[in-house]
Amino acid sequence: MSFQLDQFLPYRLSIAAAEISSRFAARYAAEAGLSIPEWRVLAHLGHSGAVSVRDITQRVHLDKSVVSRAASRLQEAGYVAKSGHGKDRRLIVLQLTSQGEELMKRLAHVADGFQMDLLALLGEDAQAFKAGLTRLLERSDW
Amino acid sequence: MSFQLDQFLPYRLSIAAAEISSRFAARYAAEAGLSIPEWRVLAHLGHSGAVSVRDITQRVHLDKSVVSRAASRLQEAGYVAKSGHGKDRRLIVLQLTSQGEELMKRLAHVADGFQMDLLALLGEDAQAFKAGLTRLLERSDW
DNA sequence: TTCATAACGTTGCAAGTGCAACGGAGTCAA
DNA sequence: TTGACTCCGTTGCACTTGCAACGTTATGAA
Repeated sequence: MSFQLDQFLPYRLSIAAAEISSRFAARYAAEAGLSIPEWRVLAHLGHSGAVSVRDITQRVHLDKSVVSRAASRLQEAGYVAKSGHGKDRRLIVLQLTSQGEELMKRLAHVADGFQMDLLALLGEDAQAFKAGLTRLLERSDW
Repeated sequence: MSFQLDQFLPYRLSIAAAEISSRFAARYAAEAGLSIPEWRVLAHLGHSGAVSVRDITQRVHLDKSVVSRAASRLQEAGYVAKSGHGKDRRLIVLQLTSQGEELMKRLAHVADGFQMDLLALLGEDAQAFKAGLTRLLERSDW
């Protein structure tokens, strides 16, 4: 029996992730015209409060150039405000505007609903699936 | 409690998949200088035998332009042979060369080893994780 | 047969990404 | 204080991708 790509775990994981990301992306694209990096930056800012580009870069797994450009677009759209850091003037402090907060509140609902659909789909495998995901993410040092 | 991106299932899935794909891609890039689309095309051909670009496109979740270009690069590298289809002259039949078969044999070993590492990492969650993945992939009609 | 329609693989092109380089700013030892 | 080094966010650039054409070939109804 030869190697079967469609039984290969990394391949299946990759397809499933792409599929789900794309479906969810369609929802927030319809809601607010956001791209994936923009969604991630917005979502992180919603939880973190005021932070620098570097902080976001480290936490949302995006290159700093991507975060920089996403932040600029979010600023243009009025969802994010940029300001200087008082002590370290290399840093730029990003923060949601009230409009951004409002959008994030709506998107959090959308996201929660989406995740509930997903968990329902996983059914009895949901807990172990989440646990497995955690194992994969923790062992980031191979 | 506000929305937390790093607890959001689609996000975690996406990061884990990207991480694992990238680690595995590094292995076959080192072994044979292949890109992800090239690996997928090669792997599919190894199992399917002679098929058209369209067949591959449908099965490996890549745009036909990506498959077309990957196939051309694989042909240049001597791993794949293109030939015309006898009955339908729109079709191009792709097939591994003996060199391609040999490479695929080696890569199948690498892939199997990688998957075993992955399953070991998942431990007791492995079965349910695979089952969950199957559920996600089956329900592709939302 | 003829002609409109669809399917095949390739190619052109706009958009996004990752990497490297940049100017500006902070740090720390000499 | 100076000067070498590091870090910040932005920008330029090469590369890949997804989509829409295109030429060629097959299909099917009139």
